[in-house]
Amino acid sequence: MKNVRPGRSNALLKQATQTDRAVLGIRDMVLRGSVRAGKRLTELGMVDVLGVSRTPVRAALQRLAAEGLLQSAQPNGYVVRSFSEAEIFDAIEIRGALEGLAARMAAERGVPAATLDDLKDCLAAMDTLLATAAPGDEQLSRYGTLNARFHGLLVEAAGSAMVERILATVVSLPFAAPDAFVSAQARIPDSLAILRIAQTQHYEIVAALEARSSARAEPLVREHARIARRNLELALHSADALTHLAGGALIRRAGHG
Amino acid sequence: MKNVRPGRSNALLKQATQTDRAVLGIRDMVLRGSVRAGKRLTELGMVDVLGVSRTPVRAALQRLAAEGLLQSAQPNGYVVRSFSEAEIFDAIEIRGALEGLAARMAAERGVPAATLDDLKDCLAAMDTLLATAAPGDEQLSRYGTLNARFHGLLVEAAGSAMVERILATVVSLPFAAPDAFVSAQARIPDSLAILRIAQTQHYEIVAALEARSSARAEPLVREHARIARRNLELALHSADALTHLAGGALIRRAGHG
DNA sequence: TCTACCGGCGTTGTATACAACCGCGCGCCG
DNA sequence: CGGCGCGCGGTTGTATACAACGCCGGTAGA
Repeated sequence: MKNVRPGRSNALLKQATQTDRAVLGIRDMVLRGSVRAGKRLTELGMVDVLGVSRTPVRAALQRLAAEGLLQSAQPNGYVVRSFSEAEIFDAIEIRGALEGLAARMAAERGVPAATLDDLKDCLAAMDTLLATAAPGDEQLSRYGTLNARFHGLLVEAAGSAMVERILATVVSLPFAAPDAFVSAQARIPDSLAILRIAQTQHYEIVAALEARSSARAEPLVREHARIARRNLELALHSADALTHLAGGALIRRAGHG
Repeated sequence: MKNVRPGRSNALLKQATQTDRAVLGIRDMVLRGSVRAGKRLTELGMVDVLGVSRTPVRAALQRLAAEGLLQSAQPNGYVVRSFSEAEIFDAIEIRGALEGLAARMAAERGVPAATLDDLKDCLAAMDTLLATAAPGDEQLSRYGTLNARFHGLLVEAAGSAMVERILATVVSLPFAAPDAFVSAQARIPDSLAILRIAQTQHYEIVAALEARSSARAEPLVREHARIARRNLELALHSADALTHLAGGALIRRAGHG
């Protein structure tokens, strides 16, 4: 079963190395729930599943462990990580703290007019989507993208590579990303009302940035992150929503060990 | 030049793998300044220097890049990262934000009496060291250890593995750790006065935790982190202090490209 | 003389062989 | 019948061979 693609040749997917494929493959397996939380992942096992050799598998496991999806087990090896409700709350709170810091920095340093325009464009586009009475999956997905873009712009506006880097490691966790729950939103009651509240906060945040009011921007952004908390609580009450949430199988409900 | 230790045998240093040695070796080289910031590190080059094969070198480079000491270069390969003054300020601010979050969580959830006792023990031990009129390197080093322990206890008191994890990635950067500047403190003017201010803040923080006053604990801890900012500014004015600072050669002064 | 091609070298990606460790079950001996 | 030891399968750590780029310089042709 020699692999078709030794070396680095054959640009099937441009620049996609075996390591990238292994990372994507394992991450997908974990996030889709085809391997359960707590399950031990061995290098050779992944070799069989992915069809690449141990070397890229090894690199992928290391990267995913650094990302937080996997946890290195006692003597050696990795297990699929699980997340308690409290841990996800904490991750969201951490994101809020860091995005809040970014907002404060941005307000203090002043946001370029071009960036403000971009932010406002985002808001307008989201408004359009929210005007629909009952948005479908398609529209929610587009809203999620716009929301991610809004948060990206916000962080970028801080002008700090450090903040971006740390935030990237936080957001790489499932559930911690700003748009983590949007995909499950269609299965959550009152989802539209929640999104409208979030959008109101978006406007306030942009206004605070424009006014260079760091004292207002920071707590606004922190509080805004807690919308995700509410979404998580609602999603946890709906098995349907959980299955449609990326990595939902990784959530360790209270009482399930 | 076959390596003496193939496989995993021969517990010269217990449990120390070649990969660990490579990580330590490269990190030391970078932090001691024997490779300059911006220099490209090739796998084979490290093989020659470290005397281990490419496999552990590769793993080490990946780990150090995740840690933030190295930066992956455009097509492939790694370069030694450099840090501007502003970036270090940001890193300290980030630590402050996260430690502040930890303090808030700890205050809200309540700190166990045992942990409070540990914190107070730390304070007492630091008081003893600060009572000396002119502490030497030895005493400053012990102070740094105690200070690190204090901050560790604080974070632990939050009871959040997430916060601990993210903070660990921030602190893994040189300069960002709570005790990063203590080693250079002896070469900084007014160092003792600064440490006494820091110690005052330590007391206030513990008092806020004991009173479960999250609203006081968080900003106190944030402000406390900014002591490190002041230390950095002072260290940057002293070439002597810089050379005694781990990773000082990585600091990109304004105007030095 | 300038340009274009070709080949070698340096570098990384990948596969794989081998060594050491760990846990476990089986068999031997008391 | 019970305990101990030994070997074996499973797993990771390490070294290394080979393939595929990319770049640079040299050479040949116009």
